[in-house]
Amino acid sequence: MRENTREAILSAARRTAQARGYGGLNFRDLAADVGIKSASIHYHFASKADLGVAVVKRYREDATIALEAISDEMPDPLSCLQRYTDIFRAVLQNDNRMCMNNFMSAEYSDLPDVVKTEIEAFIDVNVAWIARQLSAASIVPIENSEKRARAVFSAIAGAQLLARGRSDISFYDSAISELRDAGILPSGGD
Amino acid sequence: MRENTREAILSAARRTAQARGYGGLNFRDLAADVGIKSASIHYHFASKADLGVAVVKRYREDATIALEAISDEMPDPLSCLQRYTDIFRAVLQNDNRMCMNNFMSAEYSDLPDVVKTEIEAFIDVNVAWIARQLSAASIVPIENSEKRARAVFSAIAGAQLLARGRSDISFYDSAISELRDAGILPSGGD
DNA sequence: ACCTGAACACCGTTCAAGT
DNA sequence: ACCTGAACACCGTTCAAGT
Repeated sequence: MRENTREAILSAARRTAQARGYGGLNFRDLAADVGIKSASIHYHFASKADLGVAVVKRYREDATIALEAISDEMPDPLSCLQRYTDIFRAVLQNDNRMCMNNFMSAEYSDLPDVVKTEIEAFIDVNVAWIARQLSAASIVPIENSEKRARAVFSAIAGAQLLARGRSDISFYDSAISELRDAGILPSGGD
Repeated sequence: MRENTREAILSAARRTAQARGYGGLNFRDLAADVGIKSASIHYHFASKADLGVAVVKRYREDATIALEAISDEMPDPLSCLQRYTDIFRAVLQNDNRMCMNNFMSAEYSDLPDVVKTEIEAFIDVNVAWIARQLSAASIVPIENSEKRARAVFSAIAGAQLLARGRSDISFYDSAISELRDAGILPSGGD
């Protein structure tokens, strides 16, 4: 027995979802990755929607843990934000992948409602964490931090999306450095 | 005879591509929209890739003309940029649609090469136009205007993408207003 | 010149059947 | 408990056939 087939499906699906989105997920390739037949996936996930929910939910949980780990380890919120943009960069470098949210926000109208809900929760986690760093760094008063965090998150997401659309990571670097120059992202940190 | 079947296909395809992307385009629905059979589309466009190229090419041409019209009519570059963000907002209001580039940058790895090339040309048109407004407004010295324009374009795109992912246009408004507060977008204009 | 039905290999899904 | 083959309606595509 290979540990846990369900987990193997989940992790293969997650990897695909960050490379080609929800629409890019297909049961036959996924099954081949895991070493079972397409029909067998339905034993673990009744429908593609169920698989999608599980993938995004796990993605959100992992992100939540990872972000908490960063802000726990690093006392300096400016360093935390620096690390944050580095993560988006690393994903691009990993075979031109993206944050799953960039795919799913684009695929919004084709997404099952349950998947939409999970994606919104993922966005909330990110925006809340960014808002905390921004107010901790006294960049923005706390009552404006949520609003600013939304702009920061979407600007980073947009930079990642466009860099992918050009297949050019320097587009990302350049956009992020401009955001810092403009002061929408702090330029401190290590 | 209904004017021009090829044009009817193109415009139906464009509308769909702004709602569901390249992957969301399908010959049977498209044919039904136009009032012919699926196989007949291949007479006008040999393959889906050919259709995709034609759609993006037309989209880029239309955008080029529209942007020139704006900067020709409006002497004030700040007003031009205000109009620019208004266009992205209007697209969102039109049934939660998006700039075609937001879909296609996400779908990048599934796009035929010829479509990728067209999308890159579309991005170039937008970035160049934004750069011109930024330097005309003396917001950025001309040698930095291209770099800044890339950041502006991707930030607007990201705001549109996230607003769609939340199905919440106020997300867009809020992000754009933060970009203005931060000075990455000018706050002047009418 | 323009359109069509029928066929192909591909998708998600279902289900009866295996172990 | 977990997996499978076969079938279904759906996709883009091809092609011989219509007008």
